[in-house]
Amino acid sequence: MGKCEQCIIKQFNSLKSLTKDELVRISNCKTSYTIKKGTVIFEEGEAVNGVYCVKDGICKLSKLSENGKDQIVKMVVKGQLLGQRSLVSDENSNLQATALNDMEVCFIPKSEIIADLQKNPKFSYDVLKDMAHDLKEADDIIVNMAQKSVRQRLAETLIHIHNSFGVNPDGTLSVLLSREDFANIVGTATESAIRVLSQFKKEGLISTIGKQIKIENIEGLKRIE
Amino acid sequence: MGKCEQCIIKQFNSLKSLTKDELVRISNCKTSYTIKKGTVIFEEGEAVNGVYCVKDGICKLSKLSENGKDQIVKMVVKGQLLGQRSLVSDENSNLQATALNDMEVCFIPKSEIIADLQKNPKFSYDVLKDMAHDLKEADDIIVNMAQKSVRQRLAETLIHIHNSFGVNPDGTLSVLLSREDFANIVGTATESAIRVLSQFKKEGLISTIGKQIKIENIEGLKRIE
DNA sequence: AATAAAACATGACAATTATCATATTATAAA
DNA sequence: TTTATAATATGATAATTGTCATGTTTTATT
Repeated sequence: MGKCEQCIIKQFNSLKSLTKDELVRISNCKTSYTIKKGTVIFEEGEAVNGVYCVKDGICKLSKLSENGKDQIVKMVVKGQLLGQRSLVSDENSNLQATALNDMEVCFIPKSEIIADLQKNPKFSYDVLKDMAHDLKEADDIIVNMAQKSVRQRLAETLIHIHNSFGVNPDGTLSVLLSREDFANIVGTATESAIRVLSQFKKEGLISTIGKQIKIENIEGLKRIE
Repeated sequence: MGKCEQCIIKQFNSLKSLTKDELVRISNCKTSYTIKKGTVIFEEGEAVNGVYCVKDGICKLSKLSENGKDQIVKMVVKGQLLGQRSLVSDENSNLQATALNDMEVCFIPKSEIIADLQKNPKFSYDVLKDMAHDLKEADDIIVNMAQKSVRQRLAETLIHIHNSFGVNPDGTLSVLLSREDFANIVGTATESAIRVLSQFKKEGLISTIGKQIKIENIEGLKRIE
């Protein structure tokens, strides 16, 4: 099994602020494993007793609303930490995490890392900054949800996925989502999401290869209102 | 001017985790003042060079969307800290803060408190917990915005204000908001908010005395779908 | 008290979005 | 490969919400 001290993934998240000694200790108690696409990593209301360092793959964080729909609140990709919030507050998770493709993760038990959070100010300051960033993003999403049309939200979602998670060699979005997933990010009915994507296609803003989506005119998408 | 060490307000926020010495130092550089209702405390995009400890009153945190509407993202009341997020990240504020009634605040310069954040792990852990809580709340708001009707959101807003900020002796909500403010919390047109409030009144769920609102049937409001 | 300016209220209509029905594909399983 | 199942697609229609117009009430100002 790999060692945290030598793992390059940690450069991308708060773990980089841990000392060599702390990393060695964490490395000894971590469990490294693979998560199959579609697997629920933790459920809403469940106690998450540690953090996952995502070495590869991507997952969605969602919350079930009363009408039975799953609202996707955030996506966590390679390099990021999953379960940070539950680490800090002693509460159970308010979100469900589900793998969107096959993932490789390292699980670090809460007990090991909580001490570092309380002793290593550089580490906790780093986690704090991360959380502040998440909070800012959440504010932006609230405003988008409240004030923008489904068409605008879907266009922005496509741009966000394009810019943040990248594209395959053929130009299609590297994160493969179902139409239902898109609907659950945007907060609309699946049919509505499908309809809007069809419109985008007709307008030449995107093209599709099966369920793969390729952005053809990003400026056009940005101009939607 | 009062001293932080003796101020009871700090019991309600992260400042309680500072040591006596730290509090004395902060007390010496804080400025205590009154903010008139309607005053913009800081604007979107502005650098907030400190935190405000709210001794009395209430303010709204909002963000202007492209269509010209102000989306209220959070309310900060007596006892809470305002500007926490900007304290942590070095970025400018993504939100505007506006006093909803006359406020009494203490302003603590960023330079004084940032050192404590990096040296006093108990304090930074406390701020971290606070931020984690805000993040959880933001997630809930996202889901509500995305999945619930204006009617439901407005009912929940009334209940939230009732439960979190309390009522006057006559039973009316202690936080007095304009219909426009309600619309900006719920994320709808002012006319729609007014219309729904009128419906609630007709249905006997609320009553109004001028612009004051009194919840008459909280269970009924909860049952709305 | 008179006047002006907000804020509140409601109707009429348009635009957006959800829901239901029903095809048509893809994808997985036998 | 065939069959079953899930995902995608689209039409028709209903429900929700936004916009504009206009009137009333409240609040502030002279």
